[in-house]
Amino acid sequence: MSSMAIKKSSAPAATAARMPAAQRRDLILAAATELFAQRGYHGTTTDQIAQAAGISQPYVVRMFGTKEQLFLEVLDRALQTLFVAFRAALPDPGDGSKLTQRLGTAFVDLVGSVGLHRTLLHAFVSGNDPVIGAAARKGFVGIYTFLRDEAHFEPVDVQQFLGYGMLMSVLLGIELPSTFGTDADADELMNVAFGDKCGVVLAVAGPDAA
Amino acid sequence: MSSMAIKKSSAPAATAARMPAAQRRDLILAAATELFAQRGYHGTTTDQIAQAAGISQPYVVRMFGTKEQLFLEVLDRALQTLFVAFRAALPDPGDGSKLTQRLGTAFVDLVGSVGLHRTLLHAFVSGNDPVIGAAARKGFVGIYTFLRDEAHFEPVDVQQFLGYGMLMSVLLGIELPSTFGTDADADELMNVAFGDKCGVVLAVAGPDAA
DNA sequence: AATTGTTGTAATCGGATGATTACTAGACCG
DNA sequence: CGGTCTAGTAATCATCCGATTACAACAATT
Repeated sequence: MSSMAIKKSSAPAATAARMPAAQRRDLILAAATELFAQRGYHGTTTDQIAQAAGISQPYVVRMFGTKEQLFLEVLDRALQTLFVAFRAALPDPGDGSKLTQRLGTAFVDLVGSVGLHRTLLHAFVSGNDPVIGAAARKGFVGIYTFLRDEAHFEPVDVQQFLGYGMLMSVLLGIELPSTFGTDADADELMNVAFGDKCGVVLAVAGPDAA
Repeated sequence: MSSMAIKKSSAPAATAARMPAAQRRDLILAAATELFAQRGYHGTTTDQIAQAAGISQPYVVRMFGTKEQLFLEVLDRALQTLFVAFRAALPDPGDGSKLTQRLGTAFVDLVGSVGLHRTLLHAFVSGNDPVIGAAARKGFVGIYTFLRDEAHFEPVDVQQFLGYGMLMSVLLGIELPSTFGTDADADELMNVAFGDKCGVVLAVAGPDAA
């Protein structure tokens, strides 16, 4: 009996539960997106990503070849998600909404895709890197051509829209929402920048967002 | 004779030219600003900074204690430079210029302070770091309170101004100017974002800026 | 049941990196 | 001159990190 006290089920799982590679891949990409968003490319280790995905570090490297390739794939997915959300906001629903408004709302609502804005921003400050920088430039120019060719924005609207988007991303990157309630000036800035969308942001990135 | 072939004068200077500590400090800070701007905090090594400043790596560390302290000082100087430039643009020179225009021009012209925009941006994506993040938040909120209390901006102007500033910084961070002339869409985006200030930016960050 | 491919880990390697220690050489000063 | 302070380096340490290798367990197929 006492010899049976420890069963197989209580043995520490030295190995992770088996899972189709494609599914595991998604898990890793999700974990990597969140970590890259918080700490950037150089500040994130493949081991942190592995632990967040519940597997060992060598598996992460083998699945993506290199850390750089992993980041490129994370960046690519973030851009794809962005364009899907933007294109979904293009058609006029018939209410009196303006397209600029709809696209702006779509961008803010992407806070639901955890780490998207900040990961993009980290790519956007990596222009110096020959590989990541090139991908980032291509991505940003792609956003511009979308606004010009599909949303038919005027130059002034483009400037304003991109400016608003970058401001939002920076405020997320600086983690201003997480300090909400501790500094009146900071709270005011949040309101000035996000306006009535403040609630959405605070729900995801606020102090209570575990 | 052959033993005299190598004279003292041809010996490689193993040691750097002596210089007052304060002056060397400025050299290091300048080099660090440029490197942090290009590669970010985690992507820059103290050895790279040392080489750029013409001294050895341990000297950098000893002068500032830690790499983190060095970055904080770089950030502090960048913010100081920014506020000096902003305050200089406050008084109305009597021409018909608007304050928002003058501050915007002042911000763009800071491309002359090499690495300022990008270093700030790198700090602004480091919100996750307990020390650097806190300093970055404080700096950004400081910019906001300046616009509110000293420039007397309306909330709408604040949003627009900060948005424009972040867009500019991101375009510098992505190193879009350096590719000018290779992609018509990218060039167009440059024009949309920077307008008549394009020339100033290209002069400093363009393809020919060694 | 034997074979084969897939999912996963343990161990380890080699290089990079921030920091520490101990030392040297030049300037300043009485 | 001799002593002391300052500006600087060489050498090295401990750690981290991405990548590689070799192997184990499980599943599927025949």
